[in-house]
Amino acid sequence: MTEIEKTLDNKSVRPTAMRILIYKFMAGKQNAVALTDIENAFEKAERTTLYRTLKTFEEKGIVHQIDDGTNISKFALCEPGCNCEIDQDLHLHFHCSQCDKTVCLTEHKIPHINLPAGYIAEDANLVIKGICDSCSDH
Amino acid sequence: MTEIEKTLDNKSVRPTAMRILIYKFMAGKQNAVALTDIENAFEKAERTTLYRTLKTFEEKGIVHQIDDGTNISKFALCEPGCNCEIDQDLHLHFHCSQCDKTVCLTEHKIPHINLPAGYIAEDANLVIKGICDSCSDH
DNA sequence: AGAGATCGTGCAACAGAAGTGCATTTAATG
DNA sequence: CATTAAATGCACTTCTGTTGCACGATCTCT
Ligand SMILES: [Mn+2]
Ligand SMILES: [Mn+2]
Ligand SMILES: [Zn+2]
Ligand SMILES: [Zn+2]
Repeated sequence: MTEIEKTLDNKSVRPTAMRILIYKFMAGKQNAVALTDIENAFEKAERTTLYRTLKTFEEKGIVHQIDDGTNISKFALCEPGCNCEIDQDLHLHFHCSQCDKTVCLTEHKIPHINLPAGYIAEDANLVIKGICDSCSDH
Repeated sequence: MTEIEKTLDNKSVRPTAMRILIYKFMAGKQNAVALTDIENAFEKAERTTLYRTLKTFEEKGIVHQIDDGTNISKFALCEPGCNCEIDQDLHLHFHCSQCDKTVCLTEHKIPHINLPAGYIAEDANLVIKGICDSCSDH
């Protein structure tokens, strides 16, 4: 049993061939991926399968969905120990307007925000747009 | 010349009948609206016209686009004196998971975020999800 | 190992939002 | 009024997300 198989198994997700492939693909990327990205990465990939795989992964806390403002859902693997299902890992995300890549900044948590009376916060999403470190010649 | 006509004129937008209607509609709402919301509000409304009107409004700084995480673009009138075109009015937005409405919290600015080396921030989007004041029985 | 249940995958089709091209109408300007 | 530019309406396309259903694979339990 490989590491990936163990990881999926731990999260009660049956490690099928396709799921392992998708997991590997995402693990090899530094940035968040869209459904279409995965679709294009594999010649023989069924959009529906990918869609449902990502949904399963998300429900089981293997990936988290990211809304980077492009109106296209992105996904990224959760860090080990991430508890984003229960909103305990609200890190921010960065979307580069040049290379169009979205990355997790897992070390940067979303600061606590005081809301007006009557408002109850349950989740938060903070996306910074700009130029990423790869695109800025630093 | 009405107030609305003056407002549009000040922003170099010709105050046509449709534009005035759309402006009035948005001004009467407390929450941000989607293209479809406007479409449904008027029996005789052409989606394309609304689409391009909102785009014009946005370019001229009359409305700002909001990404609330639903993957449906919302729009809200800019406050008087708002300079969101040049990213000077980065207030946060609240999306209610119960009534599905998105509102501007114009008094609550997005806090400054320190980014890793190489990252250059140009824009920011902070959306809090939860229960709004109307839906919570406060 | 075999029967039955459950889960995953593939195919087709649909819904909704966003966007474009072009013809026509409307408004501004002299 | 004639000319020109801007706004609108209509048709059509693309893309993402989503669901239904049938088939195949896998697990369980005897
Ligand atoms: Mn992330
Ligand atoms: Mn706003
Ligand atoms: Zn970049
Ligand atoms: Zn509400």
